[in-house]
Amino acid sequence: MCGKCSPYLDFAAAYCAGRGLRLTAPRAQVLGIVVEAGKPITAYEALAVLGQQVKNPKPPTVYRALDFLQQAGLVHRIESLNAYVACHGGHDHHSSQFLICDDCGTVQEVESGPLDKAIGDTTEKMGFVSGHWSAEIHGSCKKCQG
Amino acid sequence: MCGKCSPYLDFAAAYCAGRGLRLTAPRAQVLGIVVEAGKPITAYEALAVLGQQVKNPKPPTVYRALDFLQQAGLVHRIESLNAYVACHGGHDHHSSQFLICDDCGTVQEVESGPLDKAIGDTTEKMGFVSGHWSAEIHGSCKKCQG
DNA sequence: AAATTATTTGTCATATTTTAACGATAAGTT
DNA sequence: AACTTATCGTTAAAATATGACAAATAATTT
Repeated sequence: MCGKCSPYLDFAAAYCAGRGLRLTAPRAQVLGIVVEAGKPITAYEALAVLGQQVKNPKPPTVYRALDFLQQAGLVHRIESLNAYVACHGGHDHHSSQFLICDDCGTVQEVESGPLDKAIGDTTEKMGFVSGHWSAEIHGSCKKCQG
Repeated sequence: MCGKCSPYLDFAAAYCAGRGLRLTAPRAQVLGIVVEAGKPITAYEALAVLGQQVKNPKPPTVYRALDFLQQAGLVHRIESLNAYVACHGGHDHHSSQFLICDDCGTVQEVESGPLDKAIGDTTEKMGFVSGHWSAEIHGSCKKCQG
């Protein structure tokens, strides 16, 4: 458990406790793994890491934990990568925007009021009731530009 | 081949010809299948339909066709559904926005200037050079609201 | 037109990702 | 404590996607 992920886990524990969610051992372990990764990590990568902590874990353990964490708003799934990242804000929200660097693999979660509003306007105009949405923006991050 | 998809295929043929792209038989067949579906269709669903037209096709045939069509800008992949839809405009563009109805399964592709601009502004501010992006908005379409 | 090169196809095999089912265990309730 | 609900560990398999390679086709060059 690194210095970066311990505070996040503390926060997550309090966050879950306050909402009647059970941050059980496997869930907390998987959350720690995702946080520590610091970039998108696939379910099987997480499974491999988990295998260093517990004996011979199986895919459903990881998938179930990730589903829970996603529902709790603690991690997001990057659909275009089949991978997961820790939620930047650590708070519940149904919408996410990601800047995905195809060079170095990092993902930055951003919040954009205008984007939020643009989507709200569009859906309203179409008579569409929006649940959750995500914008995945692929490209090259600041660091990776020559 | 239905009345809806024949004109689209004519367009696609001209579109490819004009750009030096080869809309070969399997590619055209898969495109027809996606167009005719009228809603997101998975690679294996398309494979099953293709199996009614040619003898015992294999997954790579469909995946290769879909990859080509995607690159050509004729179909889009909906990442959150592992499925493909025909491009609404039938033109090349790196960005897409989809209103995905979780009730009836239809997908509407929309173009929103403000959304486009919001994403451009955000990426620019972060020093991020954007290649392609997509916004997948899940919810309930106008028809499906009681 | 023939030779050459590059692209596309068909096929086999396999890798990767995800889920269903079910009994065992633990937590929360009455 | 008895009951109900949620979670876990495990087995198995379903669903999704790709690598490799030889044969066929199309494009290009000679």
